[in-house]
Amino acid sequence: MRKDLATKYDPKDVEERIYAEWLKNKYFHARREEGKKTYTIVIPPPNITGQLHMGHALDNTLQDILIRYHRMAGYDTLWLPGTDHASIATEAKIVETMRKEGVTKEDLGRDKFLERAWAWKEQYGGRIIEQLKKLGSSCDWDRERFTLDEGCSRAVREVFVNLYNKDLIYRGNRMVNWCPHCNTSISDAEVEYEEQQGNFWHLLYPVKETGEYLELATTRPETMLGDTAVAINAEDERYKHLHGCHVILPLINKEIPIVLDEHADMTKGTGVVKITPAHDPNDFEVGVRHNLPIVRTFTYDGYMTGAKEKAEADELIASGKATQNEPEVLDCGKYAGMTTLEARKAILEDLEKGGYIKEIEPLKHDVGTCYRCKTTIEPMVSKQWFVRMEPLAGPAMESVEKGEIRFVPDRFKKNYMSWMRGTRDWCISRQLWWGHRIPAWYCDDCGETVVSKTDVEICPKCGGKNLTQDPDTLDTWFSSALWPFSTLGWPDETEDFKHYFPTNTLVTGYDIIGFWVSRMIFSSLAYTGKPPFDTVLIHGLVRDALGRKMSKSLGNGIDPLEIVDKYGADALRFTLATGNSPGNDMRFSDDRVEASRNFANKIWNASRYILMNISEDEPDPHIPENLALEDKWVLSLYNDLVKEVTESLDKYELGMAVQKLYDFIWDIFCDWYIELTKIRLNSDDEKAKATAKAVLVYVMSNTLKLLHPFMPFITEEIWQALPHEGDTIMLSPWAEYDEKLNFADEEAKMDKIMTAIKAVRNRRAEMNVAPSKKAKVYIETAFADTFSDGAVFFKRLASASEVEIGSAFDNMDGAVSIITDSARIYIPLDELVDFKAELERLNKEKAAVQKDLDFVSNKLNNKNFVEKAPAAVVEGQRKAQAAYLEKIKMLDESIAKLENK
RNA sequence: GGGAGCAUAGCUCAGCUGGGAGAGCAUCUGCCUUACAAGCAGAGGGUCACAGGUUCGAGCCCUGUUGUUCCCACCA
Repeated sequence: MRKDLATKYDPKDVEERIYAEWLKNKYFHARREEGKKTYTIVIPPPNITGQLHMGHALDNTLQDILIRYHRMAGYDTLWLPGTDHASIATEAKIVETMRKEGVTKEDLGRDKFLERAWAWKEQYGGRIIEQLKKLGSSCDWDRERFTLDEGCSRAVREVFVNLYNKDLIYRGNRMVNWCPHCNTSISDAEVEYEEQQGNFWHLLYPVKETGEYLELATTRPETMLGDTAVAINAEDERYKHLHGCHVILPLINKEIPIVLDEHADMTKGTGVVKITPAHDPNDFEVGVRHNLPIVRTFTYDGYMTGAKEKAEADELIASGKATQNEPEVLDCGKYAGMTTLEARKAILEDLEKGGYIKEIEPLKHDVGTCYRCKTTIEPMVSKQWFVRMEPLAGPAMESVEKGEIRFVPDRFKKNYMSWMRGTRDWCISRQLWWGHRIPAWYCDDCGETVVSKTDVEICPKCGGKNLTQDPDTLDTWFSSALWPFSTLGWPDETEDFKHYFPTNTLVTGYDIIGFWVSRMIFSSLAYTGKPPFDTVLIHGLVRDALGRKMSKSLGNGIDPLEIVDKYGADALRFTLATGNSPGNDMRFSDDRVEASRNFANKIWNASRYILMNISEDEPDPHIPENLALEDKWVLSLYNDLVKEVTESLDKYELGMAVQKLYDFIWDIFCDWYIELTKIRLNSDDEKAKATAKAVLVYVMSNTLKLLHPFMPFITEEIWQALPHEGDTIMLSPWAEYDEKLNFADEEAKMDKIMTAIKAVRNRRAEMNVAPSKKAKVYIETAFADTFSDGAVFFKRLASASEVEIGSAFDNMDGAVSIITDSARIYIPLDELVDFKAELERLNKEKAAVQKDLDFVSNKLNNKNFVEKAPAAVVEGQRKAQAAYLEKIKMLDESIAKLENK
């Protein structure tokens, strides 16, 4: 069924209707078609708390382009969508709204809180999905998943138990990054470092044995109460006499040892370093090496510990349930209950009073902050669950090294490798409620830890029934890491899993390689034995027009939906796909979207031209008989386009592909071909008319297919209006390169004609001749056949009233002469010609050509060039040389004539 | 401290394995030419950051320098 197009393209009028139609017909649904190659993408699941931002828009546009291309190219194609529960972000948001109501998590209790969280998910989780649809995303919505749904939960437990049984997951007191604001541990990856202006406080600790003062420097004096040693380097001559001595910790007068440890760097500061195992990662290591007590002085929410915390810890230790490296807790006395910042001030004041401060040195240093809330993180010893990374990282690196998984662009492989190499054990427990609860139970009677896929009610060791499940939940990324296979049904061998796994392309930003990509890779290899995908397509960040990162705090974020509303989804998608190469950041500005919108409009108008010229019974797209010169030319270029666009898409050069489409549609099809068809369409030659129409329809319809992945809506709308086979462009077969459509001769002919037409236009423009002023054109050429084929074009495109072709014209002394490498063209515009200026111009032109000629001739006279350069290149230069020579010859003749006047 | 990216027209950026530099926007000139003024036809504008090197030939490959952005790292 065909329909008419409105005079103006209004995306609003089209997009919603078409998307609904696609959904209704389930075109996005993957059907597990036997005998077809599969192509699968799993979406990077957006957070349920999130609103669609430009990053999502870019990420999903790229995915949709790849998906739509493969679907048309005959693959059994699945794009699996879903959302992420985003434990820490969501919980923070809910806690925040509760805080406004004056309710705390504890008030509510775990169950009620989770009810609220699920309600939140129901309310807002769908929002971002709806927003993705506005972009035209062709996801299989029937397969939509959620990282906290039942299937994902099963996968999580399966993996957790499996890893635990292999001793790849363990629980222990280790140094973790603690966010006092979010009140949870976070992984190394979630810490962002920012440079801050701080101080280097030089403190003096008295040595018990000698009475001297040992000078040491610290950036965090508030940790001193937790010092359990002072370290010096064994090689350090300055302190040899202190080996085996002790210092007295000021303020609390505690005796602590001086230990010899390589961590003490002789070249830094005074070479003496205080050791606080509970609150510094390095010091923790030193503490382990020297078996030092671990003394915690901060509570987990960022205050100095007091009697209460000490009593709790003492009790735990006394009960015998404490595990290895269980920290002691100090009652900080007068400092108890202060925030760490207040404590720093108070402690410094007291140190000052006691004369323990030697010097305060300003220092810039990096401070770790929470990636979520930007609070300064506290390194803290605490009991957490960890994934042992080393055995998992090996195969994950190997797989990429072997090329099973390819990064596009390639350079991100390095990024990935260095991440994998350097990674330490992954802290996966979070002190949050919203998330996958850790499947571990502790027996209150015998202290046994039971890790199980199913809930545990009886202790397998002592038969006791007093079991408590670990209150913590898992890092969001733990479930995200399983996403490519948990969403397909794993651990079950479902049909989908067998059919669509491993997936093919993962599309994501470079900022997330460590968080997510690496974890999916090692997880997939460890549990399914296969890499999760074969290609990782990395894109950059979308920045604002000034190159700044878009952020809420800056308020410079551009809402993709506003852009869609203003310019249409196709324009937005086109903008995001164009002028950008993989992995590079891009700037976003309305100007660029406007240009894209104009392009959509151009296509629309071109289509209207075709539609107003064809009738209801115009046959379906085909290549007709009796092709004219210009038909062969445009078909030949179209054929090249098919090849280039397809190749670019296969190489993930999406920007390149779309640029070629733009150039072809605008510069070739619209500016030239459509104009040329007007000659025949305005004629009475019915046969010629039919041919022109058929070629217009054929090229347009097929070019729309090539463009469809990029601009799905407008292409569908126009394709439906044109003669077509099938129900939707999105399932129509991808255009294919056709050897028979190579018309090299016609391309060469058209090239001569177009060059001449452009030269005439140029000359007329220079002389300010209005297009309405027509003039006869005499073409003096050795290529009479070519130019007689193109003679009519001159009338249409070069303001020619008549065209005469010959090998030589006399009496052209008063005419303007225009010279190309294949013709001399005379236009009798005598009254407009200034012969002196004309002579000057010709000489100038000759000089320019002479320069080109010299350049080429020098090259060809160079024996090395002729011998070493590829034959095709040399041949090309020879042709150029001949053309320059010919042009100079003609210029000389014209100059001679003028001079003889 | 290590690593990576970027540096090309006034602006934003392309430029695939090395064969005399391109687009969009902006500027200037002329056009309402029966698809399109969100358009058409034309024009101007670049020692491709700098210095060396390899090559018959370098925006592209190598070395160094400068500027800039980012990532990683336990510099007390």
